[in-house]
Amino acid sequence: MPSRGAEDSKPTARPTRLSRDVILDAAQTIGDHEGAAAITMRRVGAELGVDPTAIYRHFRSKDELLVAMADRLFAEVIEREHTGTWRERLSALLIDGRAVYGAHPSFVEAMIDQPDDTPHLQRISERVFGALREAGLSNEDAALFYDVCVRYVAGTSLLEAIWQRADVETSVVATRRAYAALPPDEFPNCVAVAPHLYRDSDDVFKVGLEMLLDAIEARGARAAAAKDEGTERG
Amino acid sequence: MPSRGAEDSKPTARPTRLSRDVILDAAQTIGDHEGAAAITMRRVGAELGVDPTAIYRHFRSKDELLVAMADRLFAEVIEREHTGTWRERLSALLIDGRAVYGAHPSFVEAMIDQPDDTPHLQRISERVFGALREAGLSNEDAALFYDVCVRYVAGTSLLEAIWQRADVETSVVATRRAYAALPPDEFPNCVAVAPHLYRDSDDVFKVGLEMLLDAIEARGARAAAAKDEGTERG
DNA sequence: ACCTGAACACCGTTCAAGT
DNA sequence: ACCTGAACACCGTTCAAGT
Repeated sequence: MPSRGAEDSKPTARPTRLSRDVILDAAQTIGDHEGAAAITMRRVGAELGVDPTAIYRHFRSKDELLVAMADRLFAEVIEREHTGTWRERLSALLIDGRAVYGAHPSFVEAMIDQPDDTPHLQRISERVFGALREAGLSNEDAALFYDVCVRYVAGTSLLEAIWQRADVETSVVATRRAYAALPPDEFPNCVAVAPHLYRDSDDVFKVGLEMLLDAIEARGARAAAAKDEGTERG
Repeated sequence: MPSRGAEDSKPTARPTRLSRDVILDAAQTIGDHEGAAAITMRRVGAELGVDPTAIYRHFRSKDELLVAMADRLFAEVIEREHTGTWRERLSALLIDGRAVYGAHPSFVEAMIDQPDDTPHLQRISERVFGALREAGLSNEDAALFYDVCVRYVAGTSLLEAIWQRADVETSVVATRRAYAALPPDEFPNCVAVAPHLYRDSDDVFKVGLEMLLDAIEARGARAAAAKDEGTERG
């Protein structure tokens, strides 16, 4: 049944005219619903009722398509307001960053492959740098801790995206059980800790996040103290 | 020229008899020399002078092959001695872990896909748990901070493996320049911080590592203090 | 017992040809 | 100007057949 009736009422009506945005929409629905592996040029073409190779008229390659996808997703972080103290703002930015990665795990790798100079990432970076400098960090330290923040959020998200591909639920239980069943003379620590393993991902993320924020706060306080001392002496 | 002379002296002499280890050796050389994308069943077969499908006699799938590869690489961490205070041991374990990931970036993803109950990973975990408990953490906290450590090392390594695929050198310089060239009224913080961006990866890793170790030490000290207080009261 | 070879159902991408 | 269709050079994997 090649005809779908009502939708074909106008003669030779294309369902949608092809464009970068239309293609990105299609790729996003496929990725979010069927996972990263399902995003193929052929599948995107099928989704749009179009020959797969027609996409090459709008994107030079699949890679370019994914890069464009990634930047579009970063826009979601920018849209949120980030107000309050530097610590509140930075915390919210990192949590929101992880949330965007987490909401679109199929595209995490593409987002990380991104060079950092894409438009929306620049605006995110600007806010992060602002918070770090307000915390009292020197420009050099701000750059350093920016790197630490990026690694923390992106690294965690990448891991979680990969783990999500495997069925986490069953493997967590299995591992916990396996560790509990190890020979206690050779693996005393594994046996002791086994029942507490693999708590909720959000909890673990927040522990690491607070650790990071504390370290930044301490570094800022130290810098302020050093400056005071310098002033007193001078 | 299909004959290679001396090596073919015996009639119908196979270069090597196929086995799991021989196949893993081949996969490792290919991965380490030509990158993750080069590891295909066809390429591994060619490396061994064998039909690609012969590998399926020893591994059920490519995935099973990669999982076996990963466990073999984790053995490298176990082989190193880890002595000294808990802090020295934990630090060395995490640094060595990152080093193994870093030495074989083609297999990082396979290593992370691993369930944690593979033989060599269990022995690594045992050592990590031991250090954390010696630091004074409760079993519950030991499990929590074990998770944080895993995320930090694995996440960082995964990121670095991906970044390595792109040519880092040029993109770092490009990004630094791009940030410096942004309109200063809209991106004051980016412009200020630009020259300090993207310092050496090892430095950033160590800053995060010390942060993590400090947090564990503080948590251990707090737990000890709480226990003392309890003893005094009781 | 172990390996081969043809085959299947996929990929990304190119390019001449259609409308 | 934009899309199609055939084609190319790849994948992982299966299975009957060879030795």
